[in-house]
Amino acid sequence: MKERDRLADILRRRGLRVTPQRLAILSFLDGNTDHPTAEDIYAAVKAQHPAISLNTVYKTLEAFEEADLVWRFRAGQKHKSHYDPNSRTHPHVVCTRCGSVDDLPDDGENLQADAEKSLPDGHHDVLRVEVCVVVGLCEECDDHDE
Amino acid sequence: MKERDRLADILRRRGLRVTPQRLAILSFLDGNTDHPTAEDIYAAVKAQHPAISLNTVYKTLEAFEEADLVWRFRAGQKHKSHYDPNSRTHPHVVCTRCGSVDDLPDDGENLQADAEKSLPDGHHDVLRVEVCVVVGLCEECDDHDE
DNA sequence: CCGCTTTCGATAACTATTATTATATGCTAA
DNA sequence: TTAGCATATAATAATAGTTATCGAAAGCGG
Repeated sequence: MKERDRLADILRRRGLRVTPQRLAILSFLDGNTDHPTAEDIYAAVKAQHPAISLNTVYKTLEAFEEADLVWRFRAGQKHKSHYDPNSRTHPHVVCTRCGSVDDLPDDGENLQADAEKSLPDGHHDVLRVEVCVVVGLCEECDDHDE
Repeated sequence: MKERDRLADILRRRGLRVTPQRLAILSFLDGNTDHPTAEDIYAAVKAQHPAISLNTVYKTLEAFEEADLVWRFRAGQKHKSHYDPNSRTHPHVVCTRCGSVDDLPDDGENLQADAEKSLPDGHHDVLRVEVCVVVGLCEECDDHDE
């Protein structure tokens, strides 16, 4: 029961209610480096919670994102969102054909210069290095803030 | 007629047929730094081609992307794709609320370290720097290649 | 345990994109 | 220049991923 308490604490500390569904989703994401999609998460959690709905997964991920428990990004497969529980800034490798997403180990300086060298085995032929700097709010959005 | 010929040449050089629709779309994209969506492009081109369909815009952009005339990325607004005719590797600033996309001038080394410093006026509060390295194919996709 | 609030799940709606197909048009070779 | 072929176009329908609605169920503070 210790693991459950640990996860429940994480939720509570972020002001989120503790429910079996949220625990299951958080448990699946915790330490996960596979960049799963909502569908992936749904499939995995369904094993323990056959009645869970995809909607709930989306709602939960939305809550997790707002609470900064996961990072959501859209650079990968088709138009699916990928969810990454690793909050450390780090680069991703995306296959331009299948959209698979992998982590790059490099997290420091000279990212672009190092990109080609640090590509994991099986990735090659860099077409382009796309760098997306994501900030909280642009000026316009900040103005409209309360 | 000179400008038209210039654009037509660009198309032909990439093995693309020259049509009024393609010329209009290319003309709109040429030198454009606004990262327009398919919808944006559709709206702009409709001025000269009221009969053009959104479908044609998508098909044309798909052809342009394959011919490497534009770069398509999905990191911005909701799940819309943005199209960028600038083929030079360069970073983008994305507002996490409205999804607006701006170019960062920096294109060299130390991108991540420089990101905060090089943020254009009106952007602030860096939540996270997301770096996406896009390669041609991962090993699996390359194996299935002919 | 009570009551208030939030979350859940079923269902439907929505948005961005892609597929289908008949017609129209660009392009090539005679 | 034109015939014929391949490709592009536009109308329409379909799809994928996600978000909205709402009644029922469950968490949480007292």
